[in-house]
Amino acid sequence: MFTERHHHHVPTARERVRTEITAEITDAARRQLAEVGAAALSLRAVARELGMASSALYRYFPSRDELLTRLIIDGYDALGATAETADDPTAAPRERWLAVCRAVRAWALAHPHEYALLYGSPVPGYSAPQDTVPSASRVGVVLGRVLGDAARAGALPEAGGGALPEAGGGDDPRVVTPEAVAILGGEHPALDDAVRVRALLAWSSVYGTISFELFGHLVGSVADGDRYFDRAMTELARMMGL
Amino acid sequence: MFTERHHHHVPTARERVRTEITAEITDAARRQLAEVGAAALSLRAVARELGMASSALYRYFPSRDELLTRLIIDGYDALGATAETADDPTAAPRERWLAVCRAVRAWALAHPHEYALLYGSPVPGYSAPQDTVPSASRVGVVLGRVLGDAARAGALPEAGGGALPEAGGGDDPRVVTPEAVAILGGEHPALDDAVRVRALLAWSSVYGTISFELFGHLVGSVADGDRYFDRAMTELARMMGL
DNA sequence: CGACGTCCGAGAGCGGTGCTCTCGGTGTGG
DNA sequence: CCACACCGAGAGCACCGCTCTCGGACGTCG
Repeated sequence: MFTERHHHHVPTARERVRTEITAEITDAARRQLAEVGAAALSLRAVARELGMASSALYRYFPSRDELLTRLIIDGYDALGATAETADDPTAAPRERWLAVCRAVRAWALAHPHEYALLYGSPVPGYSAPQDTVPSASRVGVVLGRVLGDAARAGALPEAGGGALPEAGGGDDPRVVTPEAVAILGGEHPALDDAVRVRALLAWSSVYGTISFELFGHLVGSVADGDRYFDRAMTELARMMGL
Repeated sequence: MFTERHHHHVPTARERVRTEITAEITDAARRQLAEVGAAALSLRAVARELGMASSALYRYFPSRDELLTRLIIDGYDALGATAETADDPTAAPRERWLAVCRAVRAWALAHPHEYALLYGSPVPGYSAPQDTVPSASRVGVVLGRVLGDAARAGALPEAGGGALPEAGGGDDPRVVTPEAVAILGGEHPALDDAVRVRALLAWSSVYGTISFELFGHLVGSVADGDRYFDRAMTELARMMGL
């Protein structure tokens, strides 16, 4: 490709204008994404808005899916950043939990199309490349840290209250992979597989609640979205023992 | 439109072949939906498969969105029917809960593209018409009935265990609309607003768990999808007091 | 029976899309 | 200073949803 004679070199004028134009493209694409949604995001329309030929865009993004991938990663990072800044590690567990949940929902309501791009149905032939994983896991990490800190502090009582018999058999191997264990805060005596399953379930519940609201699946069932969300997340925290 | 001289009249040969061709179109569309997904569902490809001109399809469906609406309603009905047949009202609450959850997930795994069409990001300019609501609410009704029966039988202890202070103020108006109350089984002394919020939250959690799995958001975090789902739904039932 | 009206399929066509290729100009590094 | 890499523009391909028109087939009614 290009010669990289030292570990990092001063960007030439060519490279500078290239990254600049790339940023303009992603900005225009993000604007159009916010307006018409991901499915209707047209590469030609982006080119029109920028006043260049559609074929010129392919010098910067080899395909429309690559441009979408860029937007996806940026979206994950934006959402993850808001979740991280919303978490005050010195607050009480339930307040931390509620604050992060509210922040995630607020971001989703402010960027509905981006949220749909991140968490809605995957686009037809498109499969998320591996480099989206770090950005995608950020908000899950935040929620996992909140629950993990609470568990280490003695909250989140053991799950096996009812001593429910495992239906599939006697053995009880772990279902949470070691990678996820590392992401969720590593090993700790107070963190067993059941607690981690509960953390995954909690994140799934938050995601389900926000998506239900955003995708219109409880339009006739809930009067006040804000208050319902607070009530539901409080109830979820209470049920988890937070 | 057509003369309806009596309450229902014998279908003419024209009408018979029309409904027949309509069924062939929806069948072919469903096949293509299962193969390539909703976003890539091409009206022209459906016409090709049926050996007719693409313009002829517009005699039966005025637009692609109308065809999608037909598929959406059919999908909701299919999923709702499996959920209803999976519920055995004589079984124990937790078994009923688990059976319905497993049935919903099994249908979703068997028809991923249809599930994505129902519960994924809404298509760009498309807004679900009102006549999808009855079919769409069927599975929620089933889950609501399971929880409602349990509550009426004395399970689902009152939510206010911690006597958590309402952050927004003293008053506590209902957030669940009367329509949803009617759908979820009507009024009952054991069913207050908190229980109904919990039912909505439960359905959201089930949806979130299935969607997370189906949309690939926990590919690296869960080893065995079946066992994780059972564990998570059991944990959810236990947390709800089921 | 025949005429009429209604329905329906086919074809052409419009504007849109993603994507490819080629060509000519321009800036940059050797 | 020159060659080479880069880049923008245009034409073009195949596909898409959708519209219009036309001709044929059907059924109904005079």
